[in-house]
Amino acid sequence: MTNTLASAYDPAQVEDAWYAFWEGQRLFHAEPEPGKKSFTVVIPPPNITGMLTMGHVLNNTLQDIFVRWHRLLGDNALWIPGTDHAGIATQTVVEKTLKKDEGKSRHDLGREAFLERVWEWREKYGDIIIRQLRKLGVSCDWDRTVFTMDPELSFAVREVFIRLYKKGLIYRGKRIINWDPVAHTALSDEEVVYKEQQGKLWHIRYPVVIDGSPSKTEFLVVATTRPETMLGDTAVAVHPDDERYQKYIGQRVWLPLMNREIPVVPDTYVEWSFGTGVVKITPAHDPNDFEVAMRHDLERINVMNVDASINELGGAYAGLDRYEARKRIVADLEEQGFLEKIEDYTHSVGFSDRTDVAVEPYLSDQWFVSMQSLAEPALQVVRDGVVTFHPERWVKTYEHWMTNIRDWTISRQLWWGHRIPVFYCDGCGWEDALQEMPAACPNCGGNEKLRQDEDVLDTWFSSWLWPFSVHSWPHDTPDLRSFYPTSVLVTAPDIIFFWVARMIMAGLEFMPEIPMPDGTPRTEAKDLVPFHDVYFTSIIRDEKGRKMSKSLGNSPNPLDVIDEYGADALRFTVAYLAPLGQDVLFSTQKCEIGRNFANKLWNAGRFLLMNKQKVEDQGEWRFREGRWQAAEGGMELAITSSGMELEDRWIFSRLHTTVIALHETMEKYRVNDMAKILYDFIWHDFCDWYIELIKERLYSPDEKLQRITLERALHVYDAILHLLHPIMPFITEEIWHKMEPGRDSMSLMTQRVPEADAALLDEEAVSRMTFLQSLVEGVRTIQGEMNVPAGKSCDVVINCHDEMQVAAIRENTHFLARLARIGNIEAAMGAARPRLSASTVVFGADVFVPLEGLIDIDVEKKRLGKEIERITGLLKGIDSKLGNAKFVENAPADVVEREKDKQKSFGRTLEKLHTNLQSLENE
RNA sequence: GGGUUCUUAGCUCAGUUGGUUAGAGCGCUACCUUGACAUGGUAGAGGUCACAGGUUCGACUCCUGUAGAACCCA
Repeated sequence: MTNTLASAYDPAQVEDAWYAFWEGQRLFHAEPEPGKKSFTVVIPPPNITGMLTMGHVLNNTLQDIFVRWHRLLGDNALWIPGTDHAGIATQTVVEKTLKKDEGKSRHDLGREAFLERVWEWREKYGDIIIRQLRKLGVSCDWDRTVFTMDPELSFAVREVFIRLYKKGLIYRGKRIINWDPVAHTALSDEEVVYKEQQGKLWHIRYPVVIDGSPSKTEFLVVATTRPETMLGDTAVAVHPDDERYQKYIGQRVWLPLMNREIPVVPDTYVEWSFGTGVVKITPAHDPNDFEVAMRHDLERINVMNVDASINELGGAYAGLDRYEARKRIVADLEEQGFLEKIEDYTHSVGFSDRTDVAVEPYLSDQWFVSMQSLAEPALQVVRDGVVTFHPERWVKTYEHWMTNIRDWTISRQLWWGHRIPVFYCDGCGWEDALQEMPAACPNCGGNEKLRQDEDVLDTWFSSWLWPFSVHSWPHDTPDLRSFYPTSVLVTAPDIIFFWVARMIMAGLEFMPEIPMPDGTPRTEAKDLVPFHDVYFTSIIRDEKGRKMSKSLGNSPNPLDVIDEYGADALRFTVAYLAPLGQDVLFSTQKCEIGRNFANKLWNAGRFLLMNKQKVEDQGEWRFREGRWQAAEGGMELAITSSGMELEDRWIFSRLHTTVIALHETMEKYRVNDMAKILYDFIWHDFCDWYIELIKERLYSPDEKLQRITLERALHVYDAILHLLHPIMPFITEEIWHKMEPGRDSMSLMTQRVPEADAALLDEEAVSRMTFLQSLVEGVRTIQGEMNVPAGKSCDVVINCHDEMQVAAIRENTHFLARLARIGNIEAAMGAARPRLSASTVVFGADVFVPLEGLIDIDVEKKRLGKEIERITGLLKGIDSKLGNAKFVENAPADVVEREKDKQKSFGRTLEKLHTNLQSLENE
């Protein structure tokens, strides 16, 4: 049996199989386990219309890293997946399909039939993104997959509505809302995106009414970006302190085109420096004007239909689209002499996030949630640190929004979504919020004139309940008791208001009734909030720094990237590139970082495996469960600290330093640090140095030595696989299975991550190794600079600075020779410089490389000169620091001490460099 | 207009409470197919840490201002 790996790692051959293995074994599944620490995450539910984007890749890779890390720690790790019904987006998609395939509108089908179509669509396409996520390797508990419109979650939505309604926190009112004239629905403030637009500022003359008729000569001039709204003007306003217009306050002006008189009112809302200082007031079509109208008790005239065309109150313009009406109105004003001038004007206009049409401020009946009382405790828990934001700066944004909070418009004029559970009896005027339509009116007993509210709820009205609705709240279930609150929420900062803030409010409001796992009441804020940490992800941009968007076509399809580089490579690259809170400039090509790293890891494993195979082929020894076992049993070797070579002590020390650092980074959610620490340890310490260092022993004829050496190397490598598994689950699982037979039914993902062992930290070994590494690098540099041919080795003479150096060199000549192509090494205190040597100084030791015939004296002089210059510069800085009495007095003692040590050491180095240069010049 | 950030090597970025000889990856130059890996190895070049002040014994790090960029809110 030969157990070898291909010379290059091919993710395409293994990833899908491992995912099927994990899923088939239900390794992602978790149940409540009393007494065990649980680590829970709920997925930010992707839209059922969604396709996997780079944003999802980042978000879900991070969640998976956290979840897998905690699973390896032995926690009861649970990640709950699900999808969001996405009201407008889904309805729009299905309407378009209906139009295209059958030429019908939703109204042609009627509400019920249309909803059936949406459900059909969702059955067919709604899980695409859930399937795509699997390609990324995420370890969600798919048995628990939920959907915001599932019966239990819908029940929770209605329950919450009813409770808030009965509490008086939900109310209906006429307000200016953001109206989407294409989707025919209200939008929340958060669904409106503002864009800079090149527009015009039209200056329109409103004649002052003098003695009951419009003046031909005296006008108030208003400046507006939306002349068509003048049809609904019911006043003009000026600033009460604006002297220019004092005398007009209380008078009336004549509204052109509409032949109507309207008052001039004083209001501080008017900015006198802007435009003409006179503002037209259109209460039904502008939120600020609406406020002004409330203050002055003005009439509100709605001149638009739901599609933003002008209605019958718009006089001659009735039936025209808003932009057509604008053209006609401007032309008519011009013709009648009411247009004073037109200026170019850039301003920002709100667009619907869903349909991308300009939003129309529109007066209509909507349902609202009163936010003030919900917001206050939710602000407090963040201020108190019960919920911690990473990075912390988002707290400020959160505070700003929460302290200026406005009521939440929750009704949407759609069919797809949770229908508002308010019922009316048109017979007697009864109205109430209930789970279901009653059989008869509870008030008058009639059943003929009962009806349900036509509107549905904002999709976020289900999302804000997500952390507990996934566990069947309001039902008191073991899952809900155990898995609430979740540990960390990973999300994009742009939904901090939509979602994060509201989930915190919902947790505090609705969770106190659910007991703790042990049955005691849930009272403390930390048990009520939906999560303890919020990790705000970076935004993924393209290499030019632009946001990824469909219209720009600059968003790579993650599935293509996975095909080309492998999911592990993508995951590693994203983790490596994503510092907490900074945007990531991504391009597909950057996945080479992850791919190359995966290949490096693979080949290190390949090397160890080949050597293990060689030992096993030699005879009776078998490597099982991390040890060598003789075929007859009994004999085995074990790693012991005694008899460890320097490089073994060093790599174990480095390993445990790394383990400690990794635990720290994970506690602080510093994922890119985690990736970098692993990358450096694996590539540089383990591959570049350790593997090279042990080759000497592996190739020795001493079989026992081979086994001891391999056992240690395999031990470190095994630790590496565990530590890297959360970021690169596929390749680590693949290699882990290849490393030893008998693991067929086991999985790396359910093993334990190595514990940090401070006893293995070995400062002495590390400092010896550092010295020897510098020595090797110094010799290599000389060889490179002097163009020593690659196949040729050099002798080296080292004038050591102390006995430790002498010993370190003498005990390790074997690997020095190998790593730096050294022939003969002479190391002693006071060793003399051979003629025609190139030299360098390493930790106070002179390193001489005799290069008779090879040395270019000029090059070497220049090299030494440059080094002398560099050290002189450094020394000068230190001298002036230490010469400064204030520094010596004020700086901490250890800092001063360090500077003194450096002064000494640089001084010695400089002296040696000068001597060596001098000798060279005399030759 | 208000708020939050960013500006460190040619490019993309680390640099966590002020004290390191300021780092990495890619790219570049030279050499190397040596029995894990050319998706590799070895070495090298490349930075007045945007600019101007200030605080401090000491500033890439803290403060103020200037310039440029981004995002959020109005």
